[in-house]
Amino acid sequence: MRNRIAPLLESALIKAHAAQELTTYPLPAIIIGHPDNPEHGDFSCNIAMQLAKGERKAPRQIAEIIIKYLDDDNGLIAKSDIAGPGFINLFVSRSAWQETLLKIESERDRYGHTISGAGKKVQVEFVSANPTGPLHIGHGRGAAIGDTLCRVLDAAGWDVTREFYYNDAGVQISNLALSVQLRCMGIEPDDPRWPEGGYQGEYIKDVAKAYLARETVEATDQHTTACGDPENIEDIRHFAVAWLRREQDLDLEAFDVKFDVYTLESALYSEGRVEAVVQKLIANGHAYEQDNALWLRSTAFGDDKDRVMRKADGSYTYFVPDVAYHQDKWERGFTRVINEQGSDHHSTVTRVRVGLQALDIGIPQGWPEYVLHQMVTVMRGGEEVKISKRAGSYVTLRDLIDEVGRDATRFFFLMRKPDAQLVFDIDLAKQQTNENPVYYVQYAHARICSIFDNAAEKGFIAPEKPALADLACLSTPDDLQMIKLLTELPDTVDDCAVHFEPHRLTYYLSELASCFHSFYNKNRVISEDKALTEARLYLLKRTAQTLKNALSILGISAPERM
RNA sequence: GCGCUUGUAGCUCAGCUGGAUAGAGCAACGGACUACGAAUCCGUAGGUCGGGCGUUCGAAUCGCUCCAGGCGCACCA
Repeated sequence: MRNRIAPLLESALIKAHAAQELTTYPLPAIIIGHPDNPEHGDFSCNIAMQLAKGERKAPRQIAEIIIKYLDDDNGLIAKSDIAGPGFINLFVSRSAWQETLLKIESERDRYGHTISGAGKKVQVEFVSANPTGPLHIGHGRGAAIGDTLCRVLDAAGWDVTREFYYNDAGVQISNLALSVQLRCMGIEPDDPRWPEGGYQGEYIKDVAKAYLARETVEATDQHTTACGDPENIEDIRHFAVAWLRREQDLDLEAFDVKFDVYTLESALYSEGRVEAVVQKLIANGHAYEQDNALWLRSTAFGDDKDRVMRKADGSYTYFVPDVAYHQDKWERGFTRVINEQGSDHHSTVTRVRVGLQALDIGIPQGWPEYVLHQMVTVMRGGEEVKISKRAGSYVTLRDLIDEVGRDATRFFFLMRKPDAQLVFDIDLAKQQTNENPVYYVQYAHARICSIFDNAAEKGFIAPEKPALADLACLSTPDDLQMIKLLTELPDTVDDCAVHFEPHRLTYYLSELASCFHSFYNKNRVISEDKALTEARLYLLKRTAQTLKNALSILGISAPERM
């Protein structure tokens, strides 16, 4: 609805300008707000106040001019007021509201989807956990936010590619292989021979056991059969990576998160991309040798210090393949790339961008974009669960899904905006009570479904494609409030996509569920009045559809019974 | 010390990118099921939007500054 109101005001401004009653040029963008107070109308606009200074006229006077040129051919506007210092308040007609229900019916599962993205390509990289252990709760938040962001962007009309990048080489993986090898030999973390950076988790023992048993592992991008020789560190490395890759696959599958593309760091090396980046940076004159290392003069691009590219031992720092990887993304034609990461990695943002600038291949300065989520703390039994990755003790994503369920886990991760810290209260998430917002929302859906069952027994069904006149009885403030809220889903989806903030949808859902529960307690749906009963069943059908669609964008189910 | 981020009701958090009287949930108190699911609803109470200064018609929102929490600041990723 917001998108239908704005053009009306826009054309009024243009007409007023053409008639020389307004002189400001260029005209500022129209911002439509929805007032908190219903007396202030369905929508309000502050344009008159913004123009006041340039026009040298009182805002209320300007508002009058704009309203004079307001052409409402479709009968959208029932009333327009000038209020307060100069707000233009617009009241949408009842029939225009009622008509929106027909739109929801015709769009069905697509309702809430928009065309804002115009089918343009966007790539979202998220999770990107290294295969050195199971996914923990922090990865879970990244998975929930990243995946939902993809669903939101898809709903907003973008062509989304989901990508997972992982490091299957390098120091961390060597530590992994070594840890498994030691476990194969029966050496435990408390043994003096256990190395500093070794992975101590119990899962390493499982990997070792599987390796010695010569198991076969099938995972995304990884297929291998162990030779079982504890001396063969190369084979152990392959096997361990594949084994943990499979663990992560299973976790993600349980979380209903899928990826289109997996990129391996090792491939960037084997395809010569890493070397090519170094050569290009040298050729561009941005590199220098010092202390047996090769440095990038990143300070020339706004970094606070220069960065090592090639270490004294001849290997590259992680940041070089990162740049090579993003160059690859760029060359694949993604003019829009979003990286979802934990905020503990935020120092990479500058470095990757700086490296790409130094390549001088026409990549814009703010590319790629980043969504950084803050840390998660876990509460259980009223106490914080301490996490020690080093000792291998932490809450895994799998634990959470098993314990509180996929729907609740996703919803809890999505309730907060990414850049706020999140407290995950496991006891609360498990509760099947009114304190738990997931159940509150899902219950609204289930409750509506049960009304339909009840209505069917009494011989009532929601009409298909009713005439607008049949909906005219949906005219109480409660009916209209429901309808108005239903119309906000597409705007909310767009807002989520623009701001990278999926949490707006969780709040929308809570509000919609609340509106319905309240409506239900106050109004009879099934009554003697056949016309009203059918109209309300029709309204609830659209409400259930809207709840279901919004939940679906969050990757959460809409149960018909609970 | 530098960078990013957060600070709103007793607690957990919204506040739609500057608008009209700052909102929810939980906790507290008081109410509503012999008709559609009480996993629900209605009401009461609860605030110096961390402090200060500034920008303007107008600030929780923007700027500066101070205070406090979190995360970074490697020839780890």
